[in-house]
Amino acid sequence: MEKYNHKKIEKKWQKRWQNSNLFKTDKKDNSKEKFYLLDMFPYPSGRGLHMGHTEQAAVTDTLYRFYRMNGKNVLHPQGFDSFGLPAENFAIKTGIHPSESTKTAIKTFKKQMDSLGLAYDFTGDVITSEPNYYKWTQFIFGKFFENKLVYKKNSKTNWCNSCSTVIANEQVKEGKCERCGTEIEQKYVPSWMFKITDFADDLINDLDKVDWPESTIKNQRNWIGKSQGAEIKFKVKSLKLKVENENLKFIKVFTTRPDTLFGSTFIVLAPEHELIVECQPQITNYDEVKKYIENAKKKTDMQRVEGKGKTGTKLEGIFAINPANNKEIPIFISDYVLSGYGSGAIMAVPAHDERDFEFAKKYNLEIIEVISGGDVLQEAYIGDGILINSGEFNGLLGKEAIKKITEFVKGKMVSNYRLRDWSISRQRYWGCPIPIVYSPDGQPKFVGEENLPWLLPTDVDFIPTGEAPLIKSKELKQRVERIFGKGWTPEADTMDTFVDSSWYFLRYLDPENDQKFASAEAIKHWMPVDLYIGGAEHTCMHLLYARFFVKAMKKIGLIDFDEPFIKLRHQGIVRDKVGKKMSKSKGNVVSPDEMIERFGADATRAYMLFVSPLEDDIIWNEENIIGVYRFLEKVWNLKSLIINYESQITNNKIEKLVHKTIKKVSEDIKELKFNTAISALMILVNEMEKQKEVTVVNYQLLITLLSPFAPHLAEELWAQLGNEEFILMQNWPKYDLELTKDKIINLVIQVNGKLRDVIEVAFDISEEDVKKIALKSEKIKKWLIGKEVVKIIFVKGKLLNIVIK
RNA sequence: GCCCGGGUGGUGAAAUUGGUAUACACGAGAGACUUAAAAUCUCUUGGGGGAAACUCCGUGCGGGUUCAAGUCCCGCCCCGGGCACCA
Repeated sequence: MEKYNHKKIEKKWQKRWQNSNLFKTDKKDNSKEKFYLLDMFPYPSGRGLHMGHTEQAAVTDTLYRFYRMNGKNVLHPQGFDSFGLPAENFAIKTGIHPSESTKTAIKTFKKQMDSLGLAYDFTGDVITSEPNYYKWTQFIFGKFFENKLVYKKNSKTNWCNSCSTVIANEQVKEGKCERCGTEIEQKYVPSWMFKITDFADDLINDLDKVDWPESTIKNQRNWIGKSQGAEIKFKVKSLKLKVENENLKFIKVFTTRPDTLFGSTFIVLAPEHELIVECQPQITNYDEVKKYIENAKKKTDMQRVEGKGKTGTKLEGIFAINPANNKEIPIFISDYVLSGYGSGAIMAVPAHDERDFEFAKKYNLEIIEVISGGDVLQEAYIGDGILINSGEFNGLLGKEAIKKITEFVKGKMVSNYRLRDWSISRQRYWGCPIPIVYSPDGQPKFVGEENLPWLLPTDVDFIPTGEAPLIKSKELKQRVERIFGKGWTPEADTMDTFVDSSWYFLRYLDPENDQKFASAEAIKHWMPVDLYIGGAEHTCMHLLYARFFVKAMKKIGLIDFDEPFIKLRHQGIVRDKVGKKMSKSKGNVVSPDEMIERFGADATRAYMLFVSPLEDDIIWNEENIIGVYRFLEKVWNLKSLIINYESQITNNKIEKLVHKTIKKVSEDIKELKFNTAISALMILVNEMEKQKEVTVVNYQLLITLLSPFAPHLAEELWAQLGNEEFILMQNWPKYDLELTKDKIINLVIQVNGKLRDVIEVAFDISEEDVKKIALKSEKIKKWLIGKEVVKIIFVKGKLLNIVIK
């Protein structure tokens, strides 16, 4: 018999599948139930497909085949998230234009995906850097612009010196650039902002509607960071003009603890607070204050936090009035108060806030205990408790105190969020051009749908200078003047690539439509995504942004649903055998190509699914893939054991096991428990081998069950049995429930909860009968000598537990 | 510091959700085939005691609930991830 040779069969079936257009979905077929199965699409890196892609693909491909065989109309598209920095950096190094290197990389990716036998539908080529795609990114931007969901702001932004561009808050990890690890600086750069904060509440509340991993939901909630509290106004007075009713201003503060208001002994403003400039004439030490502000501006956020202890400067000449007790309290500025959160000002309560306590200790400020608890002269007491030193409110507790004091000082209950608006301007070349032009007097205007796609110019040098490369494009400049008139200028920034990936799942539904980003019918039929598979590293970025896009698009009437991804699961990370992340610099990268060459696509895919549960990391240990390869080999070799007559032994034992396996594999795939599904198949194969014979029917059932995991091998064996249709077009096997139940079972006999005997009995044996057998058993009897039986617990079909004293 | 996960053989991991702990696989050891090796096949493989039958211990640690705990409750320890001066 011929040996299992993956090289021979895999190429052959890949070609046949391609030639018959097997993986193309008829999106208009309403006769079957739809299933939208989505992969997070890849960035087509020049290095080609890595193991992470391979694992994700193995997961969705298995599911695609399973659901299709189960009669669903499965949409399983794939595209490329092809704008981005690596291609541009590569261009700077080599002179090869990003559009060229991107095209080459996409070709490589597709070839590698084919060599894994992946059933992707590439219809319409959804490639974000192609004008027929980014035209619609710009269209949506235009709609957002018209509906005031995007605005331009000159504010402090996160600047990465190495990437020479602004990046969004979500793209800063521990004060460093998420992409290159460079420390982020604060820089004032005019930037287009998406109003994601308008949707903060919906982004939190609608998390109740999705079936996502708990940690991902928690991360999103945490990122949005909603906190409820009160906004309270403090009057500001000047020492020079210390006369009645001579209020300079108000300071608004946000606090989650208005119940501690009587303990507020000073006010702290962020260095950027507007009051400082407004009260300049009244502030007597303005020079000193100015120095502090300038110093603070120079620090990065990291440095502000890391710096030893808190710093600050008192604003001499002015003071605030605590509205609870009308006490005059000093005003400080300090960079421990953030300008971007709340109103950029706090009421400091040193007795009950660690930061305020530290500040008060350093500057010798009054500490008044207003919640009874710890020793507030030693450290701040943070918890809830009974109010003291709070006038008529003494004795109140928690919520009631919060409510009453807020009412008393005419405060307002408000919510604040950690989430900031999404800055999307990038001072780089290889991104979607922002479709905005400026009038001669500097007013921004959307270029208009008739001018889309607003093409990315090609006459540009990419060397980063900190200035957007598009500024240097003559073509763009001329284009703008030609269309809009003399003196009009283009926007030179491009968009964050996360914008491109915030709506691609809609384009897949109708990728060849040149009238709309997708037809209303297609969206209605296919959305939302039934199952989304991708890495957990996107919990605060891509997923948040895509959800925002859907909510914003719904608000302006472009679509009519509010959550894009109903069910989401993450695959783990593929690590090397000592558990390190694979990376080029560590030199521990394993290439899928090499694995396909050595073990085949089937073994590579099945191994990734077998070796650990979906969401756990994969330790890539080559010693282990052998086991899966041997298993596939065994399935191949079983051919020689096929018999054409009815065999009593085989029927009884194997048939029952086959039906049990159908049940187990079907249920496990649905629950994404691929590792145990494959082990169930291994058990079946081991048993068939042991019996030394297998009927054609059972063998066919085995390879059908195997086909989602090892499609090439299954297809080859299926054809060798004389079948003409692809195995993918077969119905998924059904099991006979009766056959999955054992008539004879092993029943456990325990004494005081310890296993003492196992008896073979009918599955439905009565308690009385079990007791009789158990009490006769020598193994049991010896434990009962001289003991009193207190009670007997019987669990039908499982065990009998005799409790003795 | 706060919020999530997670600690089970030499290794990757199972365990019907409270009911036989370690399925499946790798590795290791022994044997068979072979002139030999590779491949393949068979057996053994949590620890201790015992010729054996058998028995005691065992799911990070310490308590608890229960006839019964890897699984539930309380208190710790360690590892991974996210957030972090957010008032």
